[in-house]
Amino acid sequence: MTSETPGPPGGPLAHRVPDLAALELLLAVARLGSLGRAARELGISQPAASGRVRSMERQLGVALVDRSPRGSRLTEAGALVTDWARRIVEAAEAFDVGAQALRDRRDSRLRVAASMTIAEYLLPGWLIALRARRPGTAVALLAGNSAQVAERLLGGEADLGFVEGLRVPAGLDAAVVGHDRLVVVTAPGHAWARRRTPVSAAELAGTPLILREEGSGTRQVLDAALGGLAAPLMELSSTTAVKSAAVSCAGPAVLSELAVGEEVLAGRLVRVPVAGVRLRRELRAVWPTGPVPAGPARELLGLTRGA
Amino acid sequence: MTSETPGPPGGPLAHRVPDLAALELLLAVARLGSLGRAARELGISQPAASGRVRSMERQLGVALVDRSPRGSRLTEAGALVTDWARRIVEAAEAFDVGAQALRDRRDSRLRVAASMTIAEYLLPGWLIALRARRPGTAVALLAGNSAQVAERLLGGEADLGFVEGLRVPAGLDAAVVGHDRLVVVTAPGHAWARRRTPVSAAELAGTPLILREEGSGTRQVLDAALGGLAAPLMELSSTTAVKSAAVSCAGPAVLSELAVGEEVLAGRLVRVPVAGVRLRRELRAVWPTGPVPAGPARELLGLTRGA
DNA sequence: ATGGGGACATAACCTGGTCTTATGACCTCG
DNA sequence: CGAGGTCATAAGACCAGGTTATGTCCCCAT
Repeated sequence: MTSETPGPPGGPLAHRVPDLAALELLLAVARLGSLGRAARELGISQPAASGRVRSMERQLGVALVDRSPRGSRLTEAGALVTDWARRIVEAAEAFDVGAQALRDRRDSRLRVAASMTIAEYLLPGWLIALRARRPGTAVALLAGNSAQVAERLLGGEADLGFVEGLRVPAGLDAAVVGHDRLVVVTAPGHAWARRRTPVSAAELAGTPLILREEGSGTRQVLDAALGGLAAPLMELSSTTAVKSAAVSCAGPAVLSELAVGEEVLAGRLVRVPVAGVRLRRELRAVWPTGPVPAGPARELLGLTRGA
Repeated sequence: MTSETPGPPGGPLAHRVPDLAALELLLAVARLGSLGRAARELGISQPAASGRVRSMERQLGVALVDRSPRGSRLTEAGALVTDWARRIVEAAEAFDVGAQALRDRRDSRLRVAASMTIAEYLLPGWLIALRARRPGTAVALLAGNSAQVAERLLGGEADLGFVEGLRVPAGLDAAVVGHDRLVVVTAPGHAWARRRTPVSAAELAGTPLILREEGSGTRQVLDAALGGLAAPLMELSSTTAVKSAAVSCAGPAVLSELAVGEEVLAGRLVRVPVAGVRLRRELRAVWPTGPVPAGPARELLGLTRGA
């Protein structure tokens, strides 16, 4: 669900969700089994941790930890809350590593240029893995389309690039690091959601679809796969908008698998089987023709392909 | 990546990631195209919004919005940051709706009892959808195993239940609302990650696996599917711990598809094909034998099956 | 039994950030 | 050229959260 929805009642989210420090504290308590130890790990005093957890419990109206003179264990409700909290913290970690890469523009040890889709969905995870393995590696990120990525690499402004698309830009060597697929999705209530027989290319081309605007990467791939014939029901300028429209059952939408993975898993969208259309596209690491880059770039490349 | 990793350097996450209010503000600015309008929507003053965005930019070291006397548009970097921010906010929304349901114990209009897996991964999304459609419906959540869910329903302490498992508890009617599958996953570097030929039941039973502890729902399903013969390489007491072990390439792990969906999509784990083992299990809504419940329960039931 | 140590709670005080109101500067458009 | 929109700055009030110092309780080892 996106934030374009009517909006939660009762004031902004921030008033009802504990802040990141509190959630990190909760995770630490869950892991270490003691408020005091968690406090030490986070570099705050024990009373601060105690008070923070208490106020979090007051805010949520739920007892989260069972205190005992021998330590603290999570309540049953606390365990559930902690699981939900972990997802916030993980998203925050991705945000953090991504933002940091965006900041360290030049003068970094590793300069990465990536397409939007990869930068948005995949790169943060890779950078977290890289940080775990080589702490302190400063990474700079430049996001752009395939042509821009190629330009950066050839101009020596980036050490490693990532592109999605059918062809490798000239002058670059490449290695496939993953796959993306355009998928057709509908809200669960749509007729196509119950289809077992795949939708054919002709049928897809003949049905009005919710699509990104003409010129977008997604749209180009779809048009190429169908032979330039996609019929738009709506044309929207962001992936999020397309998702929202599809969820509200406006019709079938075509989106990257990466963009809708979560919604499909949660059942908010249903993937419609398609046959006879090549919607798969490779995600590739690229670098200037020649030997595989050395140093941090090689390290990152290794991570994306499985150590 | 979980928070059990070495931990980010440079102080707690909360010092480097803007708080939820700031992220919500950023989303509002992106959507409305003006700091002032965003401020009004969030019920704060325009200078507060202006200052908040400014301090966020200072904190991240990146310009996020282009101000003009005619409004504010996102920078290119700002768009990327906003996408990452949206994921945090979405996780926070799930947290919020879940925590709220946990609080409103009794006296709610809709009392739901759900198994842990469903409560953790699916229910928040359903509740967000329910809130969008029927704002103000107070929901109470009780999490427990199948037997506890059945008990609550039969005792009149819950209106609707959700269970995962092979059989429907006696005295209850059920409707399938989704599927879950146990999947075998490995780190991308593991030998099995490159298998194209499915792993057989015998092979699976003969290989030491990273598993949840005996008695857990996941383990029971696996043991039943293999005929009680799963060989543990490690036995861990939480899904998170199993995931972490698998990511660090300790060996193949067996987990719910819901639990590893994100990791598989991001390439941190690879799904290993398996043949000849029934690892699929239905997720069911359940209610006391008789007519489908009315009121909010029916509404929620409808949402889970696609309106 | 008894003292040490760990764990959590309470109290008093401080600091710092963030909001608000009140302006000012700038651009666009009728 | 004035009206209405946008964003920025300034000054003051306020509250949240942190710290140190201390108290209570329980376990365990001597």
